[in-house]
Amino acid sequence: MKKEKIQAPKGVSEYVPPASREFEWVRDGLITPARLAGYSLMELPVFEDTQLFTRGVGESTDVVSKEMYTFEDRGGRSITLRPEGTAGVMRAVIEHNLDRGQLPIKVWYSGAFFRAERPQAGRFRQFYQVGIEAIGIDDPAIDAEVIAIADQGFKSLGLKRYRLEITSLGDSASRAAHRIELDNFIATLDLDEATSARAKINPLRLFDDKREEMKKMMAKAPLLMDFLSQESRAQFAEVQEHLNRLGIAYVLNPHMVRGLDYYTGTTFEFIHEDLGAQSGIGGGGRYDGLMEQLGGQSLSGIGFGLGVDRALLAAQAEGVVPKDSFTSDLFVIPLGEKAKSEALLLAAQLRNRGHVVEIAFGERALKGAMKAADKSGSKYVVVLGDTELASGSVELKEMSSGVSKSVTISALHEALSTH
RNA sequence: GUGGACGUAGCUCAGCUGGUAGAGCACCCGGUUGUGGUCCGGGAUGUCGCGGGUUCGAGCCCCGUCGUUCACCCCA
Repeated sequence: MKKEKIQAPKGVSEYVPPASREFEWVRDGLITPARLAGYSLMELPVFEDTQLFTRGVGESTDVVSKEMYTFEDRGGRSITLRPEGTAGVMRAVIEHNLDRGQLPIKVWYSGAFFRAERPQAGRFRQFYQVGIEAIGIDDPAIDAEVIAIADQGFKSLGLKRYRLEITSLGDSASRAAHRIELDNFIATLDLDEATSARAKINPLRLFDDKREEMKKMMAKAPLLMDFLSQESRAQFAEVQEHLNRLGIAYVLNPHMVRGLDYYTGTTFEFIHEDLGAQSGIGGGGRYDGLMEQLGGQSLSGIGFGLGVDRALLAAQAEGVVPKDSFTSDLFVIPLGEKAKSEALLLAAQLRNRGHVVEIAFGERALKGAMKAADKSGSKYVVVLGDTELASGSVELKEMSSGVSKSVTISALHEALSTH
């Protein structure tokens, strides 16, 4: 009887060779700018106490109300697979008392996140993000740096067809004043049931409606931008000045709506043009009350999350993914058991000196092994047979030209290095 | 969660108005003794996503299910 094939759960993104090289390239490229800016790794659990997200992200958000993977563990605790990264970082900062040390706390993370959504292109139930958080200093210059780091991540991949949108959500007083006006305005509109339900949860959502008639209706709605306090306004202006100076292109989007409740002040999104409906490749912003909300000190923070899966799709759409990003330096083909043992030793020695060395395993014919060497992208091949073992010198074959020359085994390292 | 489309060898796909499956690429072997990328010859592979139904007979029709995909909601 044939066993049923077990499949991956619905909607997960997974990467296997050779395509996984592309994923690796994107993920590393996105996070490198943060490391260059002195951010340190924070490796956190993928599951947390459910309350962390209900309290931190906000119960009214879609993410919390209908997209969380929540279950009970054996001890009866309510556990949730993390739907985003910031709340977990806050929890860890508080738990490890990092907020009592040097500020700002600057950390980066990379890993899997989970949302129980209906999957589609660019949207998965398990997906990958890299992100950073800068906590404890409220300075427009940090806002600009955080945005610049994200932008640099995308730029380093060679992406061009994306735009950065920014806005300011102001302080809580600004938002409260605006909310009253906006609610009043919305009350004058004739909305269908679903839409007015959305408006009750978060009236800002209506700004994001894709229907033309809604856009028309909302055109005259009061903008949060116009309700910003003097201070918020000044800070946001400063952020923009910094971005201008850095030569980072952006567009102001006073209609921007983010899905997480904790954002305040400077808020931004990166949108790619070739991705269809799921066009956001990254986003973030300032979150002034979050830390306190989670039981920590009253420290402000700012951060971003970048979608690795989507950035990869964007890179593929733009055709900027490098080919053959991985090649070996040397492919050793042993002939016979004695040679195999010798090949293991030789490979180990060369690897110790930093060379990427592969070995042909199994009992395939030399011809087959050569084919394998060819496909590995190895620059050189060495055949290790009785002749070589006896003489102590090998034929070092350059694959691109087909030319080979004789070198002693001990001189292999040097020969590889000089090429 | 709502609506539409799709699901055939590892990959990309073909399969006429229903008569029990094919191509290209990839893969494996060989083209004389230990040398790849080209060329030539040969070869394996699918219970046509899964389950049920209609039919003398289904990859082609119907239903369900799983998965994928596109849009909505929302978001990375």
